[in-house]
Amino acid sequence: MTRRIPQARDRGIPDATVARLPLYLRALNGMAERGVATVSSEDLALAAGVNSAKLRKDLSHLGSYGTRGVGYDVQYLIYQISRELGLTQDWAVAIVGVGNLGRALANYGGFATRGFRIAGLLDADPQVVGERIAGLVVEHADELESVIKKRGVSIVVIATPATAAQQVCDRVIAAGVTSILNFAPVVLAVPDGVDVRKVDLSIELQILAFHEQRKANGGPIMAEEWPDGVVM
Amino acid sequence: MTRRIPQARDRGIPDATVARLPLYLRALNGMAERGVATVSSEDLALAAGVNSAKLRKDLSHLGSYGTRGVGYDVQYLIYQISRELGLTQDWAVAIVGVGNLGRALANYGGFATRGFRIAGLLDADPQVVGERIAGLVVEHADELESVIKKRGVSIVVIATPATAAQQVCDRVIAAGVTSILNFAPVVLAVPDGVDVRKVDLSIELQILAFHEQRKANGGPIMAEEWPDGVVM
DNA sequence: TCGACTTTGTGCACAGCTTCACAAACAAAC
DNA sequence: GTTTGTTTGTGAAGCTGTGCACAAAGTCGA
Ligand SMILES: NC(=O)c1ccc[n+]([C@@H]2O[C@H](COP(=O)([O-])OP(=O)(O)OC[C@H]3O[C@@H](n4cnc5c(N)ncnc54)[C@H](O)[C@@H]3O)[C@@H](O)[C@H]2O)c1
Ligand SMILES: NC(=O)c1ccc[n+]([C@@H]2O[C@H](COP(=O)([O-])OP(=O)(O)OC[C@H]3O[C@@H](n4cnc5c(N)ncnc54)[C@H](O)[C@@H]3O)[C@@H](O)[C@H]2O)c1
Repeated sequence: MTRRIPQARDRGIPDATVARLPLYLRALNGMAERGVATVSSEDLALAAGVNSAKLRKDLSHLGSYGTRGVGYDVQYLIYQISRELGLTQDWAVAIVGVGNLGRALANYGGFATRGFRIAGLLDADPQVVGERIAGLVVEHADELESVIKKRGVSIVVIATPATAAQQVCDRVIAAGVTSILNFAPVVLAVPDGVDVRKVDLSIELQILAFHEQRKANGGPIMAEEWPDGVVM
Repeated sequence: MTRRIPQARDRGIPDATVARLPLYLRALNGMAERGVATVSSEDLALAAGVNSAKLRKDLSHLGSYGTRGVGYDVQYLIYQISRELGLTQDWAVAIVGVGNLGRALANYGGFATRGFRIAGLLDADPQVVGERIAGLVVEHADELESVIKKRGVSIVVIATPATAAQQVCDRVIAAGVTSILNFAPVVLAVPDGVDVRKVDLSIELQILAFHEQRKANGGPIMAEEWPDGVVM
């Protein structure tokens, strides 16, 4: 029942590699803008913040696109990575929950530039519905299924309160969506074949706090027991 | 030079475990609110969306806090995980860059509840400086060092445009900060001992697009070459 | 006190990822 | 054509994380 998604093993690209390809792509685009024609694995790795051997192995999963003694052709590699990631086509994205976060996402220009087109904004609050944000009119959450089907939405961003997230999730999956980006602090239950990626800012801060504490104390304090006054 | 941060290996908690502790904590808090007194690894694992053996192994790194035949005391475990993560103390957080995203973060109530207190909002735009957001007045980015020192800021959130991120990063590190949460789409260069966690929405979408494409085509299309008209 | 039952904590095998190190491949110069 | 120099692609080793499976440790009822 709680089977994990082995995904991406289809014809072989490791998940860890897939997660880094966008990083390489970004570095390559920066180089292309600066007119760089070819780049060595060493330089590209530096720009992407990874080990050069890892970079080469990652790229080798896509094919043999480098030239020994020279490096990689920047434009060609951009094309190959884009194709592998599916960025040569446009993706219609819907944002459900147009509050603080949903608004920020809708107003953000950085998505369209990578082939992610915001095709719908949905909210349950009548006060928000009808509002115009970034050239789109917010629609009522009741229209969810119809918006998804009508506009060919294949990726849904959930930015509702945690309490509504699972319900929204169930509905978009029923409507045929299999890719979800979740900002609500809940573990979404989804059937096999559906990909959920979560962005959880509280968790990130808590991980930072852990390391920060470790840095402050030279190791964990030896107060393993309950503090005074706390009963078990 | 590009040495990785082995961090957290100090007295042994694996990084993967640290990343999951906040998840357990969240599930436990939900249970505590519903009045649950004890919980088995099986049930907690289900709530957190992980394997129960993994959960037990994770918790075993903190100590032997369970009772065989019974499970874990919810309150006690909440306390132990909180302590391990450093959440028994308050952390002062500053947000640099009060645009779309910075505003959403400042207005978000979910941080304060976990001991992360927003202690400063900073922006370089004179139009934004002076604005009051979530009870705080936005200060000028020039005040960065002074705000950090005066208010004991130990975690900085960077929500500036990508072009300003590295510069802001350098300044906060010079001011003594060693924990950074970065939203700008750049790989920040930092010295050893500084922890950077990044949240990159474009990358998340690109990973989803990759899997979505794989699901659409039953495997990758066999057009490995350049499309017509593209020259190398 | 004892035995039946439950659940933890962990040894172990394995799967995946990272890194090193180097042969093979190619370019360029002569 | 040969040599010199550079950089890729990858075998192999090591490391980290996962999950099974089970003994040990505890509860609880009789
Ligand atoms: N704002 C942040 O910086 C931040 C940070 C971390 C996590 N989050 C999480 O992201 C989510 C959104 O945060 P926010 O600050 O934008 O919250 P918000 O309350 O400002 O916005 C939520 C929006 O969702 C709408 N909504 C509620 N139920 C809905 C439904 N069933 N269908 C469609 N829309 C619905 C509400 O009307 C509201 O407009 C929350 O789960 C929050 O925990 C936000
Ligand atoms: N908004 C989103 O949903 C979103 C999504 C993904 C990534 N991002 C990234 O997050 C960052 C912020 O995004 P945004 O939409 O809020 O951008 P924004 O342009 O709305 O806000 C950026 C703010 O930073 C301020 N700023 C610029 N230089 C500064 C400096 N040196 N010191 C302090 N403040 C400075 C600007 O005045 C502005 O107010 C960007 O890097 C963006 O790429 C945003």
